Amino acid sequence: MRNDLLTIGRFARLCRLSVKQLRHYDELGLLAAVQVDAASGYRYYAPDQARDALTIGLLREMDLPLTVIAEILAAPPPSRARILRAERDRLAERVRRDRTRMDMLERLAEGGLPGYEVTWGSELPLELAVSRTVCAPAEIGQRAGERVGLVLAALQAAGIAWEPPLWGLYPVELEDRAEIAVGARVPEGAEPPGLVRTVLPGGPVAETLHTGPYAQLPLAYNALFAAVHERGLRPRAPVREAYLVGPGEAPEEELLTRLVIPVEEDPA
Amino acid sequence: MRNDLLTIGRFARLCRLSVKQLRHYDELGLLAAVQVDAASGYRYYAPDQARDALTIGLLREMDLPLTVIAEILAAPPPSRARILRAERDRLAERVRRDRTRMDMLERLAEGGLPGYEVTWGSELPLELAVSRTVCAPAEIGQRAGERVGLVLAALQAAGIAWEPPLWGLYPVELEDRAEIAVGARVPEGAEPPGLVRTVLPGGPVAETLHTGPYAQLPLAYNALFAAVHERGLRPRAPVREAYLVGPGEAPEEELLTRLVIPVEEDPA
DNA sequence: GTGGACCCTCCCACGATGGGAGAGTCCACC
DNA sequence: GGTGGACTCTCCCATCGTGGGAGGGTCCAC
Repeated sequence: MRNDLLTIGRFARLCRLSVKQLRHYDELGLLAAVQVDAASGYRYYAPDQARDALTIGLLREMDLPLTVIAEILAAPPPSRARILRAERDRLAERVRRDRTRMDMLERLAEGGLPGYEVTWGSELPLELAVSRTVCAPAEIGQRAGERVGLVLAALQAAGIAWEPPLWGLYPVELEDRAEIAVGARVPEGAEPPGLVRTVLPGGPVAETLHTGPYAQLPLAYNALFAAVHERGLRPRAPVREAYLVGPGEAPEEELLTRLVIPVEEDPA
Repeated sequence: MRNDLLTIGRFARLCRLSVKQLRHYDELGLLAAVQVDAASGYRYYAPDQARDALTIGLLREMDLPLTVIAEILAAPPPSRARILRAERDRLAERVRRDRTRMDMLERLAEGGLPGYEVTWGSELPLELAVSRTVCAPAEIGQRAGERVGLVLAALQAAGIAWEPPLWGLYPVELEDRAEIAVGARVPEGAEPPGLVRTVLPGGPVAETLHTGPYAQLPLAYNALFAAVHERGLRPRAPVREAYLVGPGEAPEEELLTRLVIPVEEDPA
């Protein structure tokens, strides 16, 4: 046995890792002990393994998964940068989401959990020319934004005088795939290319107004659905959003959206 | 049995939660089914439970732990804001840490994992007047900052002409508690109040220069320790940091710090 | 009455780490 | 050459929130 080898405890203190961690990394093959005593099972580490061990500790502090760290250690230095940058982007994404969450928490703390005034009314049937698509629930926001651009382009290209606001239609119950639609009221007979006509039935609705970024719409929906269910009513798809003040017309904090949920008496 | 009750699957779709989640919340008592059939074990939910269910979903999207959500639901509205704000602060802290991590990843991607030039030399003994403290490893950064202010105040109050740079002394192996010290060279005979004299022995050292925020010092240490262990050397506490260009003298990105690790031949 | 959708409980999995039990090993000191 | 104490081993379990799946029971509309 080499006489410069280190026991696991000594090596752990050197590299600022716990013994448990080192054993775990050994099992994973991420940082295998350079020698294992067949009789006692004792692990021994070589001093030059400290470089990898320290690197693991460093990357773990940056919250990289062990599998990714393994990739990095195994990859040739040129492709390491690529992986590291991908991880940085992953973190950037998390920061973005966390900021949204913080804003929503702030708003909840300010306005309390209700915070929205829900009103009840009756809507006339609404005929729209819409662009439809099907997507995963997580990407509804992004896809709806794309549809808006698409609809505006189609209306403008066809020279159709549409009647604001733009409307968005969304499912009530989110399955694996959600069908969404964006459109507007157009004059009778107008046939914007790529858009299809759809008629939303009239009837009783619950509605509320949301002021602020679209990322905070869940707050409004929370209040709206809660109010609907509290009265023993059932929401009827699709839910409608009217973009009264949209991006480009005002800063994010002043976006104004009207949320309309058709309801029906509980048939039970 | 009330005839307006909902089965778990129906209720789940309504509230955009999974059946598994609802069962889990029922077990936890976070959202107990309003009625459970004694014979079949079937859970039934009342429509007005949708409010809490929706709220749980909303708060979960903001990554609040279920225990905290339980607190919020149980707390009277006035104290809800307090909890929500505390959670927001927790998120803010995570964002802060993630940003630091992103910067470190960026630097690693740019410079590669080595990225630091380690030089070998020999230091003369160094006598400092320092302020010591003991703290948890996690708060070393903060505590060291406090010490710096304390040391500068003590030196100025006593009118002592000290010789820059300021030095920081840190343990090599982090236990539960770490003893740290901050100080400077002072003229012989000078006795700054609150500071104690300490002599750092001379001998062989490894050192490197770090440019940038102190939060990125781990990168430099990683390179430095790796180089030391690779040569079969052992670091000797305390590690020394010389703050050549400190905060107040330059923007964060231009802070210059010299890291010095005394080493000794591996006695094994 | 029957098929199909629904529901039940129980167990396991993820990711990384820590805690602890119970047993074995190493080494410095006497 | 003992011996005590520090060290190490392997297991198992816990965290946290969710999902998957097995194996079996229930509900209801046709």
